[in-house]
Amino acid sequence: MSKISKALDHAEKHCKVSGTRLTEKRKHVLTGLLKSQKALSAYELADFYRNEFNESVPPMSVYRILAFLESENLVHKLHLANKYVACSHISCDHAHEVPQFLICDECSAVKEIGIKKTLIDTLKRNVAQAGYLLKSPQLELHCLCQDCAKQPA
Amino acid sequence: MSKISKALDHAEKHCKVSGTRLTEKRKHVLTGLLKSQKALSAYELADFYRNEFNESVPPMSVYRILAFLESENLVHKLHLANKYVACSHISCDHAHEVPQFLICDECSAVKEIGIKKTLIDTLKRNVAQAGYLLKSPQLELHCLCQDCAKQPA
DNA sequence: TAAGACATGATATATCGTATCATTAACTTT
DNA sequence: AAAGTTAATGATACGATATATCATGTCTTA
Repeated sequence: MSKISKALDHAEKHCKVSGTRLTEKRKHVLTGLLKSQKALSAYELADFYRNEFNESVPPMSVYRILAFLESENLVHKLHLANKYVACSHISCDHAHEVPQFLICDECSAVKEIGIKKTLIDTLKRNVAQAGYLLKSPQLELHCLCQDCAKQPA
Repeated sequence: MSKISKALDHAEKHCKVSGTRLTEKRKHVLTGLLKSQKALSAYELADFYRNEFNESVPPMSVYRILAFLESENLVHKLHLANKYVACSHISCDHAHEVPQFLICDECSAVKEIGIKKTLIDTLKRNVAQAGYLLKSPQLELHCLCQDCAKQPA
């Protein structure tokens, strides 16, 4: 069973449990993110969809579908890049730490990593000292991936 | 001497040293950011400019001016909010740690804080372990400011 | 003062995203 | 199975952010 079909399988079970529907279109959009292995914008996903499934989808639908997938924690939105990635832990069963994203500024490759809780706690404390409240400790970091670091633009 | 004119004064000296020109328009845009005390988009700045100085400026010029001010480290771009803030350390003489931004999701208030170098080093190590290279350790964190935390929407 | 560099104006267009209303598909209940 | 309800999608319009490009203006310096 491929990684992708395994993830789709898990997504389906997840939706069944949560009483939501993983429709064909939603599955297709998720497939696009899983296949592409990088962050895609809603419009890029619409293009991918058209090419992959020979069927056009309006970008608005893609936005709605992404919002749904995000609410089910199957997809993460990268606010820094205005793009979306499939959650790299779809198929895991265990609970996860807050996701942290490394975004390659060159090729949009994205790596999702975990970060020691102590580091996040330190961060929270720093923020609290400034009188602010940390809403989301989901960090998004400007990076270069291994390949792009080797052969800079 | 007000905080703002002090900052402007410093900016002028800074540009003289770096051999660049702090034109009237550039000074006006910087003034806008200093006065507003929060993050503004390029278009919001164009509006502010028009009201404050009774003179219209095309948004394109604002973008160019912001790019200039950023290259001189007088202004920071917040990629999360697509807005811009004046560097809160314009008037300081000492070298600074990498700036970290706390962005209030409600009212766009922005606080610029420093973060212990050890924390950033830990972060860098985490990133390196994932095979990535941290390009910019400038974090932008989704927060609530003190006021908005008290009276949530 | 003429030449070149730098700064700005003006226009068009790309990209990301939201709002709104109409339509279709899917579940539910009897 | 038919009617009614809810959920999902299509379609259109629009707003905001941002870039590309070419023309024009303004300093600077020899």
